[in-house]
Amino acid sequence: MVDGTRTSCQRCPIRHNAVCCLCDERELAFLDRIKSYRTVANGEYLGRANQRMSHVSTIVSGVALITRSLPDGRQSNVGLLLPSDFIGRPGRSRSVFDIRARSELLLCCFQRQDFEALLQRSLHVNRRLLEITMDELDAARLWMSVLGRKTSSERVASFILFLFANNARLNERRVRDVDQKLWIPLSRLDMAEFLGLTLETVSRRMSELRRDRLIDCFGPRVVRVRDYAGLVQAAAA
Amino acid sequence: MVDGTRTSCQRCPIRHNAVCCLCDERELAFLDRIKSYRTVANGEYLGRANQRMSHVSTIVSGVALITRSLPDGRQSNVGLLLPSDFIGRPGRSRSVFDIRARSELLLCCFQRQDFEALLQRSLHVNRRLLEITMDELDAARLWMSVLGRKTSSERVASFILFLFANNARLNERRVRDVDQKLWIPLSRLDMAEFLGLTLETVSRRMSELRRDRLIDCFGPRVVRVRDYAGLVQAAAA
DNA sequence: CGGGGCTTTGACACGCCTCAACGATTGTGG
DNA sequence: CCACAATCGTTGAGGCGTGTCAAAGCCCCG
Repeated sequence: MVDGTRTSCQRCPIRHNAVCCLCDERELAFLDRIKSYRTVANGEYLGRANQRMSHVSTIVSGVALITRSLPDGRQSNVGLLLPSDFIGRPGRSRSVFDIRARSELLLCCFQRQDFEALLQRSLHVNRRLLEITMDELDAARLWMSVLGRKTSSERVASFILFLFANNARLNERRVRDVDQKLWIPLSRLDMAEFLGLTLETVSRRMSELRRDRLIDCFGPRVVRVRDYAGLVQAAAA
Repeated sequence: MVDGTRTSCQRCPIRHNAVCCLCDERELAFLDRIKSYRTVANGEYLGRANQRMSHVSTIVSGVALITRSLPDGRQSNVGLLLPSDFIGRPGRSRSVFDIRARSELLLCCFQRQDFEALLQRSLHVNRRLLEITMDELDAARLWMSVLGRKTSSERVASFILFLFANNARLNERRVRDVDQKLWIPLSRLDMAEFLGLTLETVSRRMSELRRDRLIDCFGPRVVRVRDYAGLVQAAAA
């Protein structure tokens, strides 16, 4: 499970966004000592609701979903995890949700206890983790308003814009750099479970956005934003 | 705006749940010096989306809502703030959401800069704030699954159980202490905006829960959980 | 006694879900 | 290289749950 590859934190591709991004050289040296890499296959669970989690980790590459299932099997995706996102709860040994890889995944892991010890010593890690968590909280609440009040068309448009903004952030590009093709990392079913819809409705609304000339499609998982302002309008953003 | 009343932190009613709950005597003494109390009238905004917030605060008593409104006026409530809940974002001067008092409110306030300085010095405050934020994040994600996948009956039942659990926590009672009457701190419209429904649907589903003998009602804002297990079932929890 | 705000209830409409069939793509084995 | 199956996506027809609109009830307070 533990991958032999050891990249120095200095050369880490997510160094400037992750939980370690405020660290100085001494702290990075320490992280280098206690970290380990791990790869996870598409579809595998990184953790399950109420299950013990011995590690916390950061996604180096790949995509994962935070999901919840109701007793009768209905599912929803309540979070999308992309490179530089943090997984785990210092101070809690159990996760509240399932976490599932949606592509091959490379993780930078710490023993939970090591990481908790680090939190006691490093204000930099502390501050950054708080920042990350508050950003996630804001994002979750924004999404609550999408699920609570938007129509199916607006939800799908909002999701595309969400991916678009994230893509821009990860690639340090400006939001309005439109000509870029956008990889949708989820199937229609996963999108539906994120949007509180059925996969059929998601598909219909994607077709609609295409007919309305707001996006171009290159296969079901690649889109280009054709009319950014129009898409913002359609998302009721 | 600033209220003269000064209660010692030692005698504060929310001392054991709030952001200060891990503090030792020295830290409390410091908090005592930099805090101030403020009362807010029902209906007033404590902050608005994109507006500067000079203070962070903790609710001592009363109820507030975190809300978002779409450009066309649709509204949703994305968070319910009760005594001991924390308001504000150290590290960010602007709120993402509107925050609105839903009853007379008593707040324990700190200048944002004072509080940020405190975070640099006190691991206790740091740790507790992280804990609070992570709990809120889990709660928000749980609620996302309610909004994404539950029917109107299930949502209303879930909301009652949510109030019930919160009530138990604040009063340090066990969850199954059922005979207690429960004060619903929101109007039907506020509930609807929390549940992603219309006020009419909320009203219908409340009547339904009463007809099904899962709750007793004493006016529109007071209920008693009559069949806890049945309610859990009805909530698809 | 009357007015205003909130809640409840009813009738109807509409958006999304359900069920079903078809299409596109990819990988596999003959 | 093609036949075939498997998986995923698209499209269509019809039903159901929740929204919309309207009216009446309740309660507080003047």
